[in-house]
Formats: sequence, C-alpha cells, structure tokens
Amino acid sequence: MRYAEVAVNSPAAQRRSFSYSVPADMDIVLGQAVRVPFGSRVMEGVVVDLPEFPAVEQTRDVEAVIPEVPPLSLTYLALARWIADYYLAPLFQCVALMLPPGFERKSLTFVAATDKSQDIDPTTLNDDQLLVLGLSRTSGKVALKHLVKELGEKRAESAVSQLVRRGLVSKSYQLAAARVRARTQTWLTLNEPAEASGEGSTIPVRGGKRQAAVLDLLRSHPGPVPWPVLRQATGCTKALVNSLIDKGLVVSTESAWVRDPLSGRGARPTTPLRLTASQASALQAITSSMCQARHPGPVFLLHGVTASGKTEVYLQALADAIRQGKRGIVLVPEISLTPQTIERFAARFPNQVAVLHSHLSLGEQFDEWQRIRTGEFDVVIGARSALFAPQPNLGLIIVDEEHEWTYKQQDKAPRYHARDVAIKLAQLSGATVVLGSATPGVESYFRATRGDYRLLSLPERVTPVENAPLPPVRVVDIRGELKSGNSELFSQTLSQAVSDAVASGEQVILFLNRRGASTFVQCRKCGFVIRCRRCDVSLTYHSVSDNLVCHLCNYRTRAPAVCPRCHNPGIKFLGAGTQKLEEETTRAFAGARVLRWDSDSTKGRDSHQKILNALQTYSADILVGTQMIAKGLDLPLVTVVGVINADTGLNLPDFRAAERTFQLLSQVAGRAGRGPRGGEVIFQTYNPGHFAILAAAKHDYRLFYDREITYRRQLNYPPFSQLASLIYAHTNDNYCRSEAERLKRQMETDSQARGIAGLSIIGPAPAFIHRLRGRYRWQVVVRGNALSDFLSEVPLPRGWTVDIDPMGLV
DNA sequence: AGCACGCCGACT
DNA sequence: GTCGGCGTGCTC
Repeated sequence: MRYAEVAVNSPAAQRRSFSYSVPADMDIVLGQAVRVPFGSRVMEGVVVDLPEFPAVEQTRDVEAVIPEVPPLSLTYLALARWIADYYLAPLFQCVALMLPPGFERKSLTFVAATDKSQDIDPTTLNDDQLLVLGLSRTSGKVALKHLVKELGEKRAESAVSQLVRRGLVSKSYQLAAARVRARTQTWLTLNEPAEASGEGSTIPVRGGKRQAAVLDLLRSHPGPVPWPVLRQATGCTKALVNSLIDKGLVVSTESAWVRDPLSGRGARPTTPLRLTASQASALQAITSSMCQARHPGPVFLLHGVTASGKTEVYLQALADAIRQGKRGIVLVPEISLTPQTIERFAARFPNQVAVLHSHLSLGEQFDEWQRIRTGEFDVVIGARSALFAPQPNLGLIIVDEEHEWTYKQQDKAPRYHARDVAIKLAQLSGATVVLGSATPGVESYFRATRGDYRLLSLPERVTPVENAPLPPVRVVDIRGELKSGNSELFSQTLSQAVSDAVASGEQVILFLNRRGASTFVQCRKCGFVIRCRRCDVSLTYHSVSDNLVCHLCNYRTRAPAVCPRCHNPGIKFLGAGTQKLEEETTRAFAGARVLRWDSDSTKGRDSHQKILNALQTYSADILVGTQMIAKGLDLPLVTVVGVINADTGLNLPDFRAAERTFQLLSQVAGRAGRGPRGGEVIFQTYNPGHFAILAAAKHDYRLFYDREITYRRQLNYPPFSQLASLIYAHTNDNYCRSEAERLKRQMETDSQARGIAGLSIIGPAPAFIHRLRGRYRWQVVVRGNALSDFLSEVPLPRGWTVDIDPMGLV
C-alpha cells in the first residue's frame, strides 16, 4: 500500500496535510495535483509527501490525479511549507500560489428531490419548502446558490434543512466547472485541388450567395482564416460552414490560440546604455555572484537615488543571466506596472518578456503561465505573485522599489512579503536577489549594514541634462502662513511658486497624501497632534464616545476642547481629500487647467495614459493627485512640486510612519527638475523640524536612517524585534473584546510555561478598522523573536487572523 | 467552509 | 415540547 500526504483546499485543513491511500494502479508523484474525498465532498489538493505510513489509521483513496497540472518541484514544495510555517497560513493556500492561474475550483452544493417526495401531502409543506421542492424537480437537481438567490440565505437554508430532515430532498456536491483552460481556434481553408488553384471557377458554386461569399473570401486568402474573422466578414453561420466541410469544399483545423497581453505592442528594440562608474561596479558585483552557483543565493541591496539608473543595472544584469543560460523574474510594485515600465523591459528583450499581474484576464494569466513554464521567456515581470511564476532555471530575482508595501499581501492568507519570500526562494534555489530602492526599507538597510545583504550604491543622477542636481526643497511652516490668499490649503510661498510657474508656461504637481483623511486630531493653530504616551502613535477620534483612543494599547482619554499645547480652542480633525484640493486649486489659480489623478479618476482602462498624454502635450497646467503620481512620472515641463501637507503620514498609528513619510516625500521630490529648466519642491508642514521631513528635503537617506534606526532600537521595534498582529472578528463587540483578552492571558501563561523571554503582548485594543462587514474587530500585537514558533503552538479559535511582520497600521 | 451536535431562550 | 440561534468539534 502506498500513501500520500495531501494539502487539501479546505479551511479545515489549515497547516496540516491529510493522509490518503493511493490506489495500486494510480501514477502519482510528489507535488502532483489531485482530487480527494473530504468529508461529504470531493476537493482539490496537492501531494506534499509520499510517506511509507499514513498519519492516521483510517484512510480513504485518492480519487484522481489532475494530469494537466504539472507537479510542483521539491524547491517549490519546500518554499510553500516555509511560507505556511512562517506566516502561519493554510498549507493549501501556500501551495496554490504556485499553481496555474484559475486552478482553484469551488465546491458547489446541489439539492435533488427524492422518491419519497412523490407521495407527500403538499399541504404539510410551507411556501418556501414547496418552492425548493418544485425547483429541485425541474431538471433533476438545483444549485443551492440558485435557491439562495431566490429566497435569501436564511430562508433557503432552513427550507432545505427541513426537507432534508424529512427525507424529501438530498444534497449532492460537485466541483464547479474549470474557470479557464487553453483556448483553441478553428481555422478554415479552401480545399482546392492544387492543379485547379488560380483558375477560380473550377469549384461549382451551389447553394446560394452566402456560400459563394464564404468561398470567395477563403479563395482570396492565401492561408487559413480564423472562424471569427470569416463569420464577421461574410455573416455566415456555423451550420453553413459545416455543410461546406461536408461537401469537401472547406477544411477546418483546430490549433492553440494564445491570449497574449503584449501582442500588438511592438516596442522599438533598445541596446544597453553606457554605464557610469558606480553602475558598472554594481553590475560587476551582481554578475560575478551569478557565475558562482551557491546555496544560498546572495542578496544585494541596490541603493540608488532617483534617476540614478537602477533599471539599466537590472537590464544588464538580466542580459548577463541570459548569457549564462539562466532566466529572471522582475517584481515591481502594483502601482508601477504601467505600460511604460513593461515596455522598457520588453524593448530590451524583444519577445522574451512575459507579464503576470491581476489586471490581466484569467485567460491571459493562464496562457502566460503555461508559456513561461515551457521556458519561452527569459524574463517575467509582474507584481507580488509573479515571484511564483514557473520560470525554469531561475538565476536572478529583482525586487524593484523593495520598500513598497504592496509587496506584502494584506487581505488574504498567506500574508506574505514578496521580498522576504524572494530571499527564501533564492536560499532554496541558489538564485541571486537584487533589492533596489532609492529609499530602502529600514529593515533592509539595517541588514545590509550588518552584512546579511551586500550594499551597492548609485549616488549620482543620470539625467538627460548633464549632472542635473536633485531639486532644492523649501520647507514651509504652515503655522506662520495659514489662510493666505484665496485658499486654506496654500501657503503664500506655494501660491506664489505655482502662479509663477503657470504664468511662464511650466507645469506643477500638487501632492496630497489622502490617508490624511483619517481622523487624527490636530490643532489648527500650532499643529500639535495628540499621541499616545506609551505607544507614540497618534490617537484616533471616536465620535460616539467623544474619546481619543490608542489603537495599540487601548489607552483612552476624553477629547479636549482646547489644544493641550497652545490652549487654542480651534482643535480640529484634519483631512482634506484630493477632490477638495482640485476645487480649491481651480479657484485659487483662475485660468489654470487642472487635472486630478487618483484612484477615483483613473477607473477606466486607459485613463492613466490619457492623463499622461494631456500632461505631455501641455494641455494641462496643474496635476493634483495622491501617491499614484509619486511613481515614475517623467515630465520635463514640471518645475514646481508642492506637497500640501507633508505631515499626514506622520500621524497614522504606525511605527513606520516616519519611514513612510520620508519615502513618499523623497519620491515626490524626485518628480521635479527633470528637464532643462530645473525646478523646486515645496513641502508644507506643521513640523518643519521633523527629521523625516528635513532628511527628505536634503535628499539625505543616511540622515533619515541614522535617526530612525536609533529610535527603533530605543523602542525595540523591527529590525530589533519581530511583530505579529492578531485580529479577532465577531458580530458582538463585547464577546470580541473578551476573547481578545482571554487570548492575551493565555499567551502570557503559555510563554511563561514554555520559558520564552523577551515577549511583550500589547493590547487588546480595537483594530484600526473597528467594524468591518458587520463584524467588530479587536487586535492584540505580539512583539518578540521567532514569533512563528511561539504562535504555532497557540491554539487560535476560528475568527482569528494572524499577520506576521505586518505592514501598516500597527 | 459546511455539517452535526448540544446548549440555551422564546415561543406554540 | 420544539424551533432557531449560536458556539464547538470534525473532516484523512
């Protein structure tokens, strides 16, 4: 007897695998996708082990292998295991990252009438039950989903369960149809004898005009014609073509049809650029490491100021990997996956670049994945999940803008960080990793200074204008300049700079970090923001209780009527959105053409491109927007960049608030002065002395880093410790709170019993989003070391979600 | 997730 | 009594 350990697609499975017996005649290998019985239904799973003995006495048989899904390699199985163990995520969901797009299929429930229901007295049934019985008879069975749509969830469920109890209906289960598969195309060719071709009229035209039209069209095309083209050109039906096939006049062939997201985008091929000395030495370090295959693969941190030519280093490193017969994966933040970025890679490696991201159709993702697996592409470029592309002979992984938080999956398990998983993959496969950023994450830079990563620096800008310096930044203290001119949002300095630029035909970017719309409390006069003493995060205002609450430790205090620092009664809740900014800008700078760029105004498919075109063709003067505009815009006409409130990010309840502010401001500042006219940047702030703002104004990473790392060390935040966020969600707020308190107590006694030192359990406190989809949420934060090991032994009732190394609101 | 089971309060 | 709501344990 042979056995298989299977990661099953069921929430019940969690991090365990389940033991199954393998039928004698079944070919099964490690990493194979299979279907297995699980409870009363059949589910998909992946074989993660082929042990000699099962883990339990009673096993059921593996139902079938799924032959069209290629088995996962040992490397990727080990990676999935690591993700599950480290991020405390269900094993199947970790394995599923590496399976072809659209693999997962839902299990559907059907309701069918039984024989017993034939001789039932209908008067003993209520209306809902009669409806369910009627529908389940119409075509043998009915999907429960359909009944829920008719009756609503509660009524459908109760009617069905009552009927089941009386034995009048039975339930059955079935996997949903595949959501995606390889597409084929029907091609049609004229079946003309070779000697007759050219004479045209040798084929007898019978059966009317339509048939003649089809034959004419096929005759005028040298090769096979795709069926949709033929149908559109002639208006013929499939039946008509079939009759021509039957008559032997037309031949139909089936062949694969590839959905290609880059088709028709023929970019002009580019050649490698000449490198500066620092670019060349960075490239040299990377390429020489790739020559010596090593386990684990080395990690480089490429720290290059904006416009220092990081991408050119990536491109040449990839070219070198390809010369060595290896392939590469390039990860970029979701927000940078613009056509321009992809084109830059596609132009250097014509027809050798695949893209993978969630905005592609499932069919496109599926086809790209299959083609990648066959080794068709030297380079895969994509967002977070592209890390798991089945790229054969992977030699180089590039993580561009490694500090970006879109690399962390937040919304669903596994809550992994693509950068950290990339490093693990390199460890397992021997690939080289290059992390690139103008403003490296504090944790990454710390590891580089400690020697875990090798630091490569690109200190000079490579701009079209020779030696163009980074633009000068003016820091304007809004407290002194409030309510100047027409608007509350513009200081005199910014107002003047914008007017001057518009008047001389230059362009302006006004930047507003909308996250400031959150309800922190700030004095309108002196800019004071009320913070928690213990946690040093800003307090959040709760209007129901009129309290200020710390979302880390649950410290509460009554909202003051006057500012605690300057005693001004004008304490207010800040937060102006981009829409308001657009209105005020239009009012303040009459005659200027204002464009808004944020997630609301860019819903449409080509809206990014349209806005970009408007700016490039000088049909707009002022661009107003959120973080989206901080990325990769290269507009030589922009001379003034204004940040409306540089502090907004500082006041979020997040220990990374200063880091994020510095990164964002540095990026925004990089948008100005890219053309021959130079440029300037203006930061409006209530905190002109804050180190993150000053360091960004001076374009000085080390100034920021040295202060920040000291602060992290003092407060024992990462990289000096590890964090985990545990959130419990429940419809009842009190129950939610008491469960969070219970878990905290349990973790405290557990850690004592297990002799684990250096662990602090913070909270519970209401989660940042206290109520989500009708459920209240309470949060407990754990700080310590090796948290995965500790937490894996803590039993978590349903309703808890764990986030290891959380980004954002902690 | 979904199902069965057991406990509880609100009704016939 | 019995129905429904809700928490809990189980799925190889």
